[in-house]
Amino acid sequence: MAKQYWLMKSEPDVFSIDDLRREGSTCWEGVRNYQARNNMRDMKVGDEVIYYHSNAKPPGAVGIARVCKKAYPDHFALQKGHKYFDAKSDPDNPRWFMVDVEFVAEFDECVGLAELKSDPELADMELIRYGRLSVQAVKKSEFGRVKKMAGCKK
DNA sequence: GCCAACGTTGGC
DNA sequence: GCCAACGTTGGC
Repeated sequence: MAKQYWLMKSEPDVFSIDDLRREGSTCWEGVRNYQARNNMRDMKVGDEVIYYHSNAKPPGAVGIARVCKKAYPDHFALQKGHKYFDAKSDPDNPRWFMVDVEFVAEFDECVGLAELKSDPELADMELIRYGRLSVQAVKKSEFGRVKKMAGCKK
């Protein structure tokens, strides 16, 4: 199956693209939205991801990551007292999943949400039409467009 | 801090 | 199954 493209949001105060660069890779824990979870379960190793900073100044696309481990249960949901604990997640039938992503590139300049919104080629992008989902599918053409806007050669 | 646009929960 | 109340996301 062909490579797929995604967009994942993170608040830079929590885990920024710089954190990802420094650590190399990370597990994407804490997703507690079914649609976002379903998207993560559809990811394959090698899929590419637009790294997006939400609640940032300005919000926007800041780099590229790559899926390096396919979906597996988010064990934080089972740890009582943990911030991502969910009493309704059954250890025998985990409700929440996460993937691992690795650093690929950081854009020289953030492509801000305002810029993304004003680009006619991205008018259909899920981010523009419905902004709140933290893990979204992105079309190949949209992925390429965002990279081009960022001046990213990778 | 505000608030729009959702999603979730739970009573009925 | 409906819907009110509540919680969350995230731009501004």
